[in-house]
Amino acid sequence: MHHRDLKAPASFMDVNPIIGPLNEAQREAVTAPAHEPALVLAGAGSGKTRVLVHRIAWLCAVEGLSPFGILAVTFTNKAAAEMRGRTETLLGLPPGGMWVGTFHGIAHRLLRMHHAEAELPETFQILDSDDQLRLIRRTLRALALDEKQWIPRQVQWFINARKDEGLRPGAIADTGDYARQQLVRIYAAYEEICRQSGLVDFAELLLRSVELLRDHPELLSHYRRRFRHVLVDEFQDTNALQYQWLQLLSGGEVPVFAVGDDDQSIYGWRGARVEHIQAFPRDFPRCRIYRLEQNYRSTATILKAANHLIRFNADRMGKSLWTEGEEGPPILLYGAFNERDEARFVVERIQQLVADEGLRRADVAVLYRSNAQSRLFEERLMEQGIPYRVYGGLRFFERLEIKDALAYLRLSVNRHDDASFERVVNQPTRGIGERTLQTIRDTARERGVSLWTAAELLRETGGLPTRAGNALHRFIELVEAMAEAREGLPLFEQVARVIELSGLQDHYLKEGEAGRTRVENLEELVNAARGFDFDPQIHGEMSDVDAFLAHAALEAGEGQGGRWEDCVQLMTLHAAKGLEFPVVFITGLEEGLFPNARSLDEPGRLEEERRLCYVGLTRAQRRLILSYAQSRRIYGRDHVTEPSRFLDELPSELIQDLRPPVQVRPLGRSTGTTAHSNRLRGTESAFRIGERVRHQGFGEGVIVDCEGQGASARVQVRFDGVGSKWLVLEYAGLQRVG
DNA sequence: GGTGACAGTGTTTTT
DNA sequence: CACTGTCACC
Repeated sequence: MHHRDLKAPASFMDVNPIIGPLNEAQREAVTAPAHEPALVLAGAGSGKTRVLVHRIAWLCAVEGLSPFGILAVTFTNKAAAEMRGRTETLLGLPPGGMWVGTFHGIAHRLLRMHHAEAELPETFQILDSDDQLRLIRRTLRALALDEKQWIPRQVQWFINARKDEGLRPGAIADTGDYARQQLVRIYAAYEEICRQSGLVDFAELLLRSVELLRDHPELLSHYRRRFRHVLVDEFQDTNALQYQWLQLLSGGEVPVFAVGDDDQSIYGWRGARVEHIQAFPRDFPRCRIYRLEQNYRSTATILKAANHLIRFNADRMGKSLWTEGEEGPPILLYGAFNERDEARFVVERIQQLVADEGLRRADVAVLYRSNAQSRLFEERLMEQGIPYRVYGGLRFFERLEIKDALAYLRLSVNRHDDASFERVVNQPTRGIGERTLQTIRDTARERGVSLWTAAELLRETGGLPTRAGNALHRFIELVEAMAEAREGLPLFEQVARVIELSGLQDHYLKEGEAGRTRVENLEELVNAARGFDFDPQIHGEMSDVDAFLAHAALEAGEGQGGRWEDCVQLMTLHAAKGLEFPVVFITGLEEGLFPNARSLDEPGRLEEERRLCYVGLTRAQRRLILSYAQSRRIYGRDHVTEPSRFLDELPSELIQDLRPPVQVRPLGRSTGTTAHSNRLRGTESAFRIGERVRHQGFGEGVIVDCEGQGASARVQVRFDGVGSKWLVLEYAGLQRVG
C-alpha cells in the first residue's frame, strides 16, 4: 500500500481562524514543529480540546499534512466524537481519512483489518465486562473451582490487570504463591476458551494490537509511514499497554503530540500511570514541553480554591492556574443533618437558581463520589417534578434486556456462540432448566462441539426426557426461525423480527412497571439499529449484523435513550471529567465517602481522591456549592460522619457557610483545629452527633441524629438500655457527659 | 422444572 | 438496603 501526503496549498489557507482565537501559550503548542514530539501540560479549563483541534487544523492546513496521515486517540467515545466534530467545523470539511477514536476503538479497527496476522477469526466477537465475568464463571466451572474461593470479580480484576501490564500467563513470574499460581492457571484457561471461541475482551483488544504491531515489522513500518502525526488526549490516563502502543507506533519516527494534566489523573486504580507524563520527555527524545495555565472556565474564586486544594498533593509537575475573569460569588457550603436533608437542600437550591436567576436546569450538575448516592437526589427531584438525567450507571447496551436480545441476534447469526446460547436458552423460561443444560454441556464437552451442536445431537438421539426434549426442540426451531425471518431484511428490521420472535417483550411485560421500561428499551434497540451507520473502513467485509454487534460492545451507548429535555445533570465525579457546568454541586464531602475509605490507608490513593476533588471543583464555571451530611445511612444503618478533610484544605475566606450557628454538629477529628472545624465551632451549648449526654429520665446515651434548627431543633439519642428517643433540645435539658 | 421465600453478601470509580 | 444465589416446595 502506498500513501502519499496530499500537500494542501498552504498559501490559500487563511491561518487566522486557526491561530487567531488562541492565547500565546496555546498558539505555541499548536504551532509546535510538526516533526517533533510535544507534551502539553494543560490545566483544567485551559483549552485542551481546543489546542488538539487547532493542532490538527494547523498540521493539515499549514504544514500540509493530509488528514489521512493523522491519528488522534482519546479515552471516551464522546471525546472522540467531539474532536472529530470540532475539527470538521474548523476546517470547514470532514477530515476524510483521519483516524479519530478511542484506544479501544482504534485497536479494534486494527484487529479487524489484520485479523489474520493477529490470529483471530474474521468474525471475532468483543466481550464487554459483563460477558467477561460470565465467561470467567464458566472457566471456573470448567476447572472445577469453587466460586466462593475464587471470586469471579477478583479473578476478572487479576486478568485485566495483567493484560493491562502486557502480561500473558506465561510471562507472569512464579513467586511460589499458591493463590497466584491458581489465578495464572485460571487466566490461561480463560484465554484458551477465548481463543477457541474467537472472543476478545477490552484489555485483549489493546494487548492483541500491541502484539500485532510488535510481531509484524512490515505492518508496523506500514503504519509508521502512514501516520505522520499521532495526537493523544488525556495522556495522564494511559496505562502501561497504551503507552507501549504509542511508543511502538512512534518508533522515534512519528511525532506524538500528547496533551494531559497530572492533576487530573483519576484512573490510577485501573492501571493508568501518571508517571508516563514524566517519562514522556525521556522516551520521546527532542520533545518540547508546553504549559497551558490560563483558565477560561471558572471564576477567580473557584480557581483559587482548586489551586489551594491541589497544593496539598506532593509530586506534582507544578502548574498554577490563573484567570483574568471576575471574582464571582463565594463558594457555598452546607452541612446537612443527614443524607436526606442534603438531597432536600440541593434540590431546593436548584429550584431557587432556576426561579431567581433564570438558569436552565441543564446548567446544573450534581456530582457525587459513588453511583449509589444518586438515588436520593433522584427521588427528591422526582418528587419535585424536576426533570433530570443520570449519567453513568447502567448503560444502554449493558442492560439485561438488550443483552438478551443481542444474544438472540448473535445466536441466529452464529449458532455456535456458546455464551449467547447459555444466556437465552431459557430466557424467557421455556422449560430448559439447569439439569437439561448440564446434559447439553456434558455432551458438548465429550464430543468437543458447541452447545448448539450438542443440543441438536441430543434432540436427534432422544437423549433427554420427553418434556425437556420437546422444549429444547422448540428452542432450536425458534432460533432457526429467527435466522430465516431475518433474511433479506435491513438491519433494523432484522433486530425487530428477532425481538418479536424471542418472546422477550411478553416476558418483560409480565414483570409490571420495571418490565415496561425494559420493553421500551427493546424498542429503542430497534431505533439504535436503524441509526447505526456501517463504516466500511472499520467494518470491512463484516455483515451489518456483526458490525452492529461489535458496535454494541464497544460503545456502551451513552447517547441512547437520552432525551433532549432541559435536565439537571447527575453524575459521578469521574464521569464529570472533561465537562463543565455553570453551576456545580459537589455532595457527600465526608471522610470515608470522599475521600473514600478504601483510599485512606495509602498516600498515593488519597492524593488521587484529592485530584478527583480538584476535577470536581474545576468543573464549575460560576457557582460552586459544596455539601456534606453529618449522618449518613449506609446499608440501612445510620453512621455519624465527619466533614471531608478536603473542606479543611480550601481557603476558608472563599467559603460561605450556609448554616453558621449549628445546633448540632459532628464530632471533630482529633486534630480538629483546622479552618473548617473552627468555622463549625458554634455556641457553647451546641451538641454534636456522637456525643455522650445525660437525661434526667432516660439516663445516659449517645446523640445519633438531629433535625431542625433554633427552637425546634431536635436530637435523637440512643439511651443505654432504653433505646432511641427524639428530644426537643430546648426542653430536654441534656447534659454533656465526660 | 418453575417459583417463591429466605439468607447471605457486598458496596468506588469504567474504557 | 438491595441484590444475588440457594433451597424448599409446588
